[in-house]
Amino acid sequence: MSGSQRTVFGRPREFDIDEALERAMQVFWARGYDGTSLTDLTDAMGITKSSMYAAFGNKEQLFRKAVQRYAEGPASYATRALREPTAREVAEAFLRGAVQTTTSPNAPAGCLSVQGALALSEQGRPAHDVLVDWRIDAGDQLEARFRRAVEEGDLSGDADPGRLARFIMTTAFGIAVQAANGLGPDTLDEIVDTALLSWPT
Amino acid sequence: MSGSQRTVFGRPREFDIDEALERAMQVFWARGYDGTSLTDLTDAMGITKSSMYAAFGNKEQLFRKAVQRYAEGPASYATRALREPTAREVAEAFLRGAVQTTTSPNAPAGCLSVQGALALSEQGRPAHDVLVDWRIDAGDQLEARFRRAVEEGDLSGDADPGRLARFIMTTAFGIAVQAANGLGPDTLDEIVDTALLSWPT
DNA sequence: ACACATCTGGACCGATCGGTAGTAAAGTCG
DNA sequence: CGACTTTACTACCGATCGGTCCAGATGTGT
Repeated sequence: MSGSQRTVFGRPREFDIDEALERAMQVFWARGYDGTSLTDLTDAMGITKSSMYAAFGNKEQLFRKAVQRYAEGPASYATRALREPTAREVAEAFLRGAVQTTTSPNAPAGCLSVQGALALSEQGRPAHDVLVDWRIDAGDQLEARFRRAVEEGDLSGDADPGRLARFIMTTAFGIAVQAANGLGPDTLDEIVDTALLSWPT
Repeated sequence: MSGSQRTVFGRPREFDIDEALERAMQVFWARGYDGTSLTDLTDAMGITKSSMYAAFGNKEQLFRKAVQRYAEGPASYATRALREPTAREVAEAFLRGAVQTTTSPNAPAGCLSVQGALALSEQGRPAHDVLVDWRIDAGDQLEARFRRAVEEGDLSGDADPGRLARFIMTTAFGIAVQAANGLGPDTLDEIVDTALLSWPT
């Protein structure tokens, strides 16, 4: 699914487009959209501006691709969690995954979805909108999964799937901020434990 | 404590320094430190760059003063919550206050402390550090208050004040992100209800 | 060998960044 | 009325912003 597109004509690309995107993702993750300059990006990617523009379009499109890569990589715990057998396990897997990803020693602390573009600056509005949509979509998917849990009976009929989903999402966002504050995985896992105490039995 | 310093000599200032700071705070709140340019600021404040520099120093110092004003104004619910009689009431007042401030119709959605400078950009590092310190300090104060609650007996002896404080802070940060996502006060108050279900009895 | 298509590197673009200098204006003092 | 102090406004600073252009390099197909 990644670098399968072959270049037949013309001078071949001299850099690994996948690794370059990985580097760009890390920079956006750490510094946010507004805080990242083209120079930051090309330095990290090890290519020049022209190569970046030829390969990715522009800063905004590069950001979109970085977000997509983030969703399929570091944030893939989210979709994986949805496949857990019960709602309770979904919720726990979701939060544990958030802790793990936001505190990984090999990546920036925190969550790209949160610190990428929370604020609403002038030129960062498209990036902002991308992340808002994604965050909302993640909540919707969680809600749908919990609705299914009610149908399947592993959540009681008087449980509110939307409310539970929003609570889990809120906790995950809070974890992301705390991770950016420097809290470690053990402390954050305690927070997950506490949050799950309120889970309906 | 605010505009009590009187100018005796020289040309009097033609703008209200308090209101100018209020405007600057709102801009930083909405756009974050990196996303706010001097032009954004001076436009909102209705003054020129020179006046801004004469009155506030530079962008970074203006940000610090804006944060201070935010802490004493919109975020004053935090210190007010600490004065509630019981730990449970402290927690609830803290979270309800967060909901109210992050969803106020007269102010940007979300929390300046969170979207002001979550990411770690190059030139935004001082702003970032200011907010990290503040967020950590708020948690520490909450923890100290809960420790007192254990001493006073309104929290059981086996309750962990630090853990509870971190959980409440995490929920508050999550609420801030959700507010920036567009969730309203009613929805967020439901989240507070859910979070407080886990409160030790 | 040749045309062709693509990529690379660096010079360069206008606009904007945060910040400063110099001068005119507007007050309070004697 | 000056002398003095502070502010306001305009013009301007070098640096950097995101983005473009173009000549040269490097591959493919014939």
